[in-house]
Amino acid sequence: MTETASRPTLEAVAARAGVSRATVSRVVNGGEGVREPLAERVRRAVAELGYVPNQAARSLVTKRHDAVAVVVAEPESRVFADPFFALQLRGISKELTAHDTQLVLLLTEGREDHARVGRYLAGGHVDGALVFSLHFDDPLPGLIQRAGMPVVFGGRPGWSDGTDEVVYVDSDNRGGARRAVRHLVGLGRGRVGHITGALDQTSAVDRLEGYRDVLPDADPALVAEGDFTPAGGERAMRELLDRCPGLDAVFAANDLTASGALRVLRERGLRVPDDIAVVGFDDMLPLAEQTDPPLTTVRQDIEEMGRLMARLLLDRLDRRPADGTAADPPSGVVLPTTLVRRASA
Amino acid sequence: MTETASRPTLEAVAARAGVSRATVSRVVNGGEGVREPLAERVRRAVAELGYVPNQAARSLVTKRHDAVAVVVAEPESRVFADPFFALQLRGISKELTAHDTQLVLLLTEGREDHARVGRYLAGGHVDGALVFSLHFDDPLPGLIQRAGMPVVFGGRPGWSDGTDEVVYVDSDNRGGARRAVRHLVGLGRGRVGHITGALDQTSAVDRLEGYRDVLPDADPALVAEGDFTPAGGERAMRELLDRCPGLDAVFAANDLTASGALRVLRERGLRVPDDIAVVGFDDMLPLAEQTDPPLTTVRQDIEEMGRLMARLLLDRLDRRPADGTAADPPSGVVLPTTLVRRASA
DNA sequence: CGACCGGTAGAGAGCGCTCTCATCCGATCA
DNA sequence: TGATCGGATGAGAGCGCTCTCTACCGGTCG
Repeated sequence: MTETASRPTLEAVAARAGVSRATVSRVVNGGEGVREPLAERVRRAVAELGYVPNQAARSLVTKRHDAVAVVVAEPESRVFADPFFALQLRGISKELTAHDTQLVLLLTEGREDHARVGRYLAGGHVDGALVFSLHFDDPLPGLIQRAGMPVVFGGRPGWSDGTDEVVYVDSDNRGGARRAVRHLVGLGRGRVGHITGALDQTSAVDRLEGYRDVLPDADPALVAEGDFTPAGGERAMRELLDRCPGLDAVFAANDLTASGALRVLRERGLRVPDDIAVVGFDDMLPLAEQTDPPLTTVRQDIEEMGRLMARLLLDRLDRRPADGTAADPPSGVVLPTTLVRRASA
Repeated sequence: MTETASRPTLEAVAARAGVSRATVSRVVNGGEGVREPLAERVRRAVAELGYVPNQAARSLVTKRHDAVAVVVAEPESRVFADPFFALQLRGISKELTAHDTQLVLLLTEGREDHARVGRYLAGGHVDGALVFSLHFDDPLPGLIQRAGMPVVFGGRPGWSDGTDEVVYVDSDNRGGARRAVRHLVGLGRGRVGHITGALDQTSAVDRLEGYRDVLPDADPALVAEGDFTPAGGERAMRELLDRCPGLDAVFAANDLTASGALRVLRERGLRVPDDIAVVGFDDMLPLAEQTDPPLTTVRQDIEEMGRLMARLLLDRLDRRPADGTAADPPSGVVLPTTLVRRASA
């Protein structure tokens, strides 16, 4: 048995500094109410011993964990091949780091993982959760919400729970879609089609509504259902082309979809934007710049969405034990979108 | 003060089942050595109370955390816009989940974060670490390695530490590069150029060496330095075009680089592959399929790399307290690559 | 000059769990 | 039938920390 020099404890530091555990604890946690010479002695002992507090012991008594879970339901692997999520994660990470909070990532691969996630959250590892709810029928968000732990959702959840207040961050999908379609109309396009995203996600539904806001009387045949993938975009583009002669513009629910659509247009010998103008959504780079022609698209500040989610959650965590006087933090935050003009429209 | 029904403890379950804490603990942890009728009674009590063990308390005594850290140094934001990392993360997550181990993500934004990461790892939150070491001069990997915690690296680390054994998972960058260049040569191309990646990363160096393996006598002017980005690819492609008349093929260090190169070629009116053939690396989708023309590239199984990293780490964790008899797990694992033929070469 | 006070330090009780050890019980053997 | 044995159960001691509560100290005021 090699004598593993196990990590020094508070006790050890106290002994070395010649003070009590309580005093060391005070110094380590901010040093309120300890006179300077003593505090200094403690600090030196901490440094000499390389003392680092044991989180497990600390959590056991404080019931805080300084960690939040990020839960990503990923029924389709698509989500992950998608820089969208990565960017959001980055925003989250930055904000959490700035508040000394750790990020525990929970990826779920299907229904069988729900129990595991539920158990984990109930197990008291984290103080709150950031949840990406992707589909209407996903029971996970509801489960978590009901676990009674502070939660912030990424994207407006598909269900409306009258009782609980749902906190979420979303981007202005509907407004962005309106902007895209108006841009096409402004270009003089008379028959503007729309390829939707997967309609079991609020983002897809909202974008479709934005389209309808601008073109309430559009021929229903101008709308084809996609699924946010390039393959779905191809399929829908073919449909549209076959059933809508005279089509001169397409608003695709995201850039991936648009890239599929572009491929079909090229294949059919149609020129973009001369014959048909195309607008995407997301401004997913490098894809949006690299398509042929480069894609005009609706940009959302994805990283900022992540940052905001984290900030909202941290707010909730701090306010939980506090007085209930201050104004409640907003329950939903919607970030603006902007149109990025490139060559495709 | 609302009477917050706090989570039930072992004690509560024991009382309900009419047994001792020890017995409940035994049942909860696998149920060895508890007779069936009693065990059943305990299980029912657990279910009725909705008992979930408190991890902090458990870790405090077991010194295990059933969690590992994934440390990603991200000096440039590039890493994250890159599906490469996301896929690896997915592989890691799958493997860890299968072994009831949590994933704590530590993203570092620069040198100032190193201390934080060090403190976190030292703080006893996790049992091991998975580290992505990207640059030769990054001190982080060394720091972590020295922290005495089991570590597995993603990608071969740039430093060779004679004393410590370094465990890593990498893909066969050199072999893949050879395959790519041989393919171009086999196509009858006589002047094959190479756009490198960022040469402070082993993957870039290895790919360059693979190129040189096949073309040891190539004109040095045929090699231009890139940085794994589309912009770098454009710049390098221009250089190559300007100084190497007769160039008829290019092997780019990754698909992003290749996409930049393609753009320049199109701009100059050169046809791909007729005038110049292009091969990339990574098979990053959807990009590689979406370029014009679709990219011939070297595929690596990124998700599998992640899975393997996790597996290797879990192996180490189990074997740490064990006898030293069994064969040591491999210190480096290199995964094979394959060539994916599309239209660009 | 003594009672009082604000603030600093220490003592000690737990947080919820695991794990060792002692205890107990029924079964087995001579 | 009684000593012995082995496996099932319970008792209790911590793991390392925080936090309350008490003790104490010097200084101030009446």
